Amino acid sequence: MTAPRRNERSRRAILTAALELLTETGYPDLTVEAIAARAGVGKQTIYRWWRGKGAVILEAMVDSVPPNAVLPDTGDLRADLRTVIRATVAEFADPRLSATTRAITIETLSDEALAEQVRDQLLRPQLAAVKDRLRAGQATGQARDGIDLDLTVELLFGPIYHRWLLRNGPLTEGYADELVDLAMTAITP
Amino acid sequence: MTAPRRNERSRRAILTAALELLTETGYPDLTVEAIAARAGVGKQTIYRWWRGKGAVILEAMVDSVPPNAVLPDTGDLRADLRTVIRATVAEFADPRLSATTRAITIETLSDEALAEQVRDQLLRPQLAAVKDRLRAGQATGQARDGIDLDLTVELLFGPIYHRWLLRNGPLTEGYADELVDLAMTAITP
Amino acid sequence: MTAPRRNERSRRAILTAALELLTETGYPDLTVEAIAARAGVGKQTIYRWWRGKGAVILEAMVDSVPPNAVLPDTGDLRADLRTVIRATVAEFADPRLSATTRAITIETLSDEALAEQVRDQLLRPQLAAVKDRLRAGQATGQARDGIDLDLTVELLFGPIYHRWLLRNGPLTEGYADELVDLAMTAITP
Amino acid sequence: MTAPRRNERSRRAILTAALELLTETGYPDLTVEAIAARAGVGKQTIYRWWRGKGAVILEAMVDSVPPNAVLPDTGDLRADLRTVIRATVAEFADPRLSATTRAITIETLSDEALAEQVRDQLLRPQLAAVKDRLRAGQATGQARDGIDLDLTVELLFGPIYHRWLLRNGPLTEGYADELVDLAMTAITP
DNA sequence: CACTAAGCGAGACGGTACGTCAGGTCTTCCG
DNA sequence: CGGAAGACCTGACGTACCGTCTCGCTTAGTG
Repeated sequence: MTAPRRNERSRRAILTAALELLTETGYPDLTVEAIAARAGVGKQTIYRWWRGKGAVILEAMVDSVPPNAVLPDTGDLRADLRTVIRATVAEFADPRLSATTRAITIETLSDEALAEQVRDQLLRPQLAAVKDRLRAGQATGQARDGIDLDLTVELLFGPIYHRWLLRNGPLTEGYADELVDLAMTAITP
Repeated sequence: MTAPRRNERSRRAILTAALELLTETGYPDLTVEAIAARAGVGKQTIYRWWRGKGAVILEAMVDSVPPNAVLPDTGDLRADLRTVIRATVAEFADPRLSATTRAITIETLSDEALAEQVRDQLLRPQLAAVKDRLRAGQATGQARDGIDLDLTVELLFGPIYHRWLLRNGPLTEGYADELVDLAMTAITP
Repeated sequence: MTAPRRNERSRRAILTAALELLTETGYPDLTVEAIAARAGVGKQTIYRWWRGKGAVILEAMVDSVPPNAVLPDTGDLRADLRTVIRATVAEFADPRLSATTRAITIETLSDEALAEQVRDQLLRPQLAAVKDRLRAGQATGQARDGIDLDLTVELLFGPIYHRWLLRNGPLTEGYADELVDLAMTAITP
Repeated sequence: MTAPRRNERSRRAILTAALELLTETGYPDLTVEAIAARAGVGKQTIYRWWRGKGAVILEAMVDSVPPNAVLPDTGDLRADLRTVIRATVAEFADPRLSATTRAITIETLSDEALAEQVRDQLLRPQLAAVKDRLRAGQATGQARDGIDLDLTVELLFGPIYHRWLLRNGPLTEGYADELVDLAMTAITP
């Protein structure tokens, strides 16, 4: 049982090149060939370790996300949700950051296996953190006991995805606040 | 100024072939070449009238959607929302129907022009109908006056998109009802 | 039954490019990719009409050989054979001309179908011409009646191939004359 | 000045694997990678000791040829030549044996250095043996004194190569005999 | 008889070319 | 003259091998 003798330098070069090219050319025009060329790497080295450009981008995202997965708890549920929703809205509004999200989204729409990885490695931890905060809010009486936490987080994040996906309106801080307020109305005892 | 002498028979054959192939092979493996072959049509005929496979699929969808754009109004807002949300959830849950939605979504994520068309021709009319029903609800006192209708429809449809997009849970009738109930809590006076 | 709508300009460009590259780089380093690039042609266009680089070179050779297939008949058999054998030796001695022969030889050694084409389109006509001249020689009493003409032409050309193939000695005019004399000894009545 | 600590077991395995694969797949599809895999050997071990697959095959041939290099001398020149020419024809007619010859021939056509090795280690000794026998024939008056021995051996072997190389007729025992007879006609006093 | 350098298997690596596929354009010919 | 048919150039695909380069492990020959 020997560890795979993988070249870390190449791995880093590939992930970096992929993210650079992604912002330069967009996902559909991103090619494995170009990533390999930019990274100074043989194509085979990419195909040896990843199933395609989608998997490369996913790993680049996972690599760049710190495993913090914990929400602030100031005692004020509404304020804390505002913090996280504002951050999320800002992320989707930023062309640079949302480029990678767009790329991954495209790929997951037709790659079931990749979709699972995204869900388990990126999405679930994030949502779990929010659910934890909501549970704490229930303990302090700031949220109703009966609510379905899964549904609640969807109530918070779903509208953002909807607006982003369908380009159906601006993604501003004011929008984030309004969204939190409306959601709070639904879950406050 | 002559009207374009367009062959309706070819047009129908192309749209039909496109939808068939879409469910058979999935969007990324759908090719203009295959559509042309299946439809018994030259490739040029497709490129003459559409910008690419995305535009073909969009026209096929628009073609198949009746321009009803009106929600039932039984007087019971919750019940009427339940009807439309249940229908939407069912549509996303149906592999056959959601295949075309998935295809269009993929394409819009990287084609700004197409995204606009989708938004204006498919999405907005649907949401407008819901907003109309909500406005009627405000008139009868079943919904608060102060609510942002754009945000409210996102509260209703966003979670569905979120769950569908990220494959983060089942899309059932029960889910639809629960969603409507939670949203109603947020907007009831 | 429509004639294949083949682009003659491309065909010529490919054959020319192939011959150029052959003399520049040698057959093993000759690639379809390079031929396509030099000819300003898509690779597919080559693969559409030929089975590989070997077939291209063959067509180039066939194209450049005039269909003369007739030997001079001065009445002096020995002199006429000298003419053709000298020419053959000179051809094999010329690095430029023998490069294409070398290429075809390599390919035929492992491609049965190509070998047949070479035999039928290039070799047999040439040998047939010599056999015709030998037959005429028999009529004038300069060659024995009993000889096997197939074997006789091999006696004339075989040594040249042998020496060329195995690089086992110089290919000079003197060699050609000596060879003809020895062969004449074998077939003179 | 230490002797190279070369692993004889690996060497044997490589040569054996190479010959096996050669008959299975043909020379152009023979790869160093496959030889290494079949032999249970690292690629490096092959490249350490040989310049490529051509050199491996050559060594395998040299290894399998006994260094006998002497012709029988029964006193009857024609009969002795018949023996050796029949054997040569049989060798070229045998698909198994001629496969290695074909392989080496391909390689020598583009590798000058290898061609020299083949000529010096395989061809010349064989031809020298025939020349020796011819010289003995001159002594006993069965061959003319004036003939060029180099040319004479080419007269014997050249036609076989020609017929084999160009697949221009069958290689039978009868052919061998006919060839010897015609050549004898040329060199008998 | 232990040490130590080599040869060794394995296989990752940067490359090049393969032969295929589809893109989008252009040309020919038919109805 | 629109449309079918399909050749064309282009460029990326994913694969196969090339020849080089570490890795540890095994194995002599020496000191």
